[in-house]
Amino acid sequence: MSLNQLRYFVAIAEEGHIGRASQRLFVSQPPLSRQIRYLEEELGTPLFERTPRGVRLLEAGDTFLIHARRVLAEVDAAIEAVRPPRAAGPPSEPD
Amino acid sequence: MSLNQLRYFVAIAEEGHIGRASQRLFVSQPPLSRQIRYLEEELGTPLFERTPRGVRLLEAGDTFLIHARRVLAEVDAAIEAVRPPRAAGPPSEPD
DNA sequence: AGTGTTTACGGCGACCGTAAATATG
DNA sequence: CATATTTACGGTCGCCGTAAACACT
Repeated sequence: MSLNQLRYFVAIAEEGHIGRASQRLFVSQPPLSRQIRYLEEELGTPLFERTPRGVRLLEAGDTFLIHARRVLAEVDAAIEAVRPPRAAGPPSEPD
Repeated sequence: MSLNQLRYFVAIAEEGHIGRASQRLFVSQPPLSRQIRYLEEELGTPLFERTPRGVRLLEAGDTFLIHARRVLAEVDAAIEAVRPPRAAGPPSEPD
């Protein structure tokens, strides 16, 4: 499992559409489809239901979505927590 | 940033020694040293202080350690949350 | 000189993108 | 037949391991 897989999963879950998610992520559909499949295999349970109109979250997917968001949020928090003052950040603290 | 980098970082932080961490992770020292360096570069701040006896957590490293552990714990929680009953798990729940 | 970390180099595996195939209405 | 996902194939990037070099006591 990788952080990218989690990001892919969240985007697809939010869009309900792999093609739409691929545009949002600036990636093509095949990698997304594949990574989601790998993720499902690794977790041992399907996350989406494939429909001819897109994809739809299953119960496991809905549960996993909550956790995936928390992981990504925590990663961002970790980065923020050690962000040096000299980094190119929002100019909210002039001194 | 990758989950492996976080795992490496936590192991090194806990051991205070790259060589020791490498044994614990079943990896050789160079990859660990490199990944930590990449991580530091990506974060824009050093995490460890290199000493002739090993490494030592800096303040940023100490802060990051807390978050890294939370990320990894949350990843594990995510996996557990969707773990199927039929998976090959520890035989602690006969039914 | 000994311990520990770092850099150099070669090899392997993973991921992405384009193109073709499959499935549903 | 149109839309959306999936599989096949080729190329590129990243990570790991061994070996050599560097730093400090």
